Amino acid sequence: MTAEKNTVFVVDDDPSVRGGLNRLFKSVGLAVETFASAAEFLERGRGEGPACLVLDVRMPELSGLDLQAELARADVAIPIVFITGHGSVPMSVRAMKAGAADFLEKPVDEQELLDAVNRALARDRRARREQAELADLRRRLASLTSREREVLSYVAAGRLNKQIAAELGTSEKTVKVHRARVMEKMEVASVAELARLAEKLDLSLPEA
Amino acid sequence: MTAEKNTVFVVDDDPSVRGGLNRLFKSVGLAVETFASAAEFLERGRGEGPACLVLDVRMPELSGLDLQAELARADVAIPIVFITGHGSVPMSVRAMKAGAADFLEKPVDEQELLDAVNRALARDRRARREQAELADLRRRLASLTSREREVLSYVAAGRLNKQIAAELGTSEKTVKVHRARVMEKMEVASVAELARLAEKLDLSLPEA
DNA sequence: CGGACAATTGGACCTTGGTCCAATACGGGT
DNA sequence: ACCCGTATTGGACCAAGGTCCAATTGTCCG
Repeated sequence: MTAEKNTVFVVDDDPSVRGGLNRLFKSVGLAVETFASAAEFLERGRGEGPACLVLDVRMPELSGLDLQAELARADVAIPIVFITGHGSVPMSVRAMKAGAADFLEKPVDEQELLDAVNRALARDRRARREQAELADLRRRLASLTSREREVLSYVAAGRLNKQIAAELGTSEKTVKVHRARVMEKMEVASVAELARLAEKLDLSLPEA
Repeated sequence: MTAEKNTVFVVDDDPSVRGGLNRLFKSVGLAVETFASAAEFLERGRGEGPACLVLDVRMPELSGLDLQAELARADVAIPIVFITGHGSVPMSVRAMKAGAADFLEKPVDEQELLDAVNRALARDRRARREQAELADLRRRLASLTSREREVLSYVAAGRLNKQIAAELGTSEKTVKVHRARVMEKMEVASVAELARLAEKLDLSLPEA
């Protein structure tokens, strides 16, 4: 259905490497964009569709690991496949612990790299699906008034209208109105669904 | 509160290494158990409380990575801190991708190892808490009759008693009885809670 | 100021859910 | 044959949720 093109972003300071990788990925039908430095990638950023990053560890200025940290700070969750000519165990462990999709050593076997990239793209597609779903939930949540959000939390916690009214210092009548609006705006037909959404949204539910 | 002792399992074929690690961990108040081979650890297995595994990669017979795979197959989820004298990048990447907590090279810095072990233990404590909670939920679920489980799935899906009765080919009256028993056995007071439990239990909810 | 939106409440009415008491039916195991 | 657990249903009744109509108050904005 969603035939969005998968993109590979290549960041390497060596022009010949960029050229080689560009050809390799294009040869299997992937869209490619190359960057000569981490800074350059940070400026242009990532596009729209599913993507992954093929990143040289050793580069002047910002290293690959620095870029990884930078992206994490900026909440840019793009899977990273590292490639390095002079890698070390601690370096690879650090990268993997920081969430890297893979970490390969030069000379890189072409098939191995393609496999790694495809796994990374698959990971990104899944992550994007989940993110899109969450964004949609948050959009609905944002459409609620603060009072409605309050009522939502009580309903998701399993409270009765009567109890909610008491805790909000209002009437059961009012609670019913808010509650109906919450169900409508959140686009759910049952309390069970609402509870599941609240769970996904990490809503803190009232204790007492 | 739960002052369970944290245990470090050490698996290394070198007796002097076992002795050294034993002393190191004991010196910081950790319980230690040592094993000369992967097979030996597999036999005695892990104990009760929170624990982690400190594992040499290179060993005769089953290697550390083999043991990791073996444990994964057996669903034994114990965090592993690898130690190796002749590590390589691909080896560490493979271990990390398989879920290793850390991967250190000899000679190992004592503080670094202790830090890694403590992180691994913390990970295990969290995992154990979650597992215990899940086991409790599964216990409650197991106490339901098959009919009750069926009704549970419909209720968690947000269906009305009337609809459930129709889909089960029974009367609304009967559904109410099952439903009440479900709420009692699952120890919940509201549909919202029930829906959350069903979510955690990964119950497949009826579509139509 | 007039208007839009949010919060609030009342009344009437219907649908659902939950509880109590009581009862029938079927399959297993003692 | 008898008891137990499971599934089933009925009637009565009350509590809770949902809906329709209508209305008031306060605030923020053009």
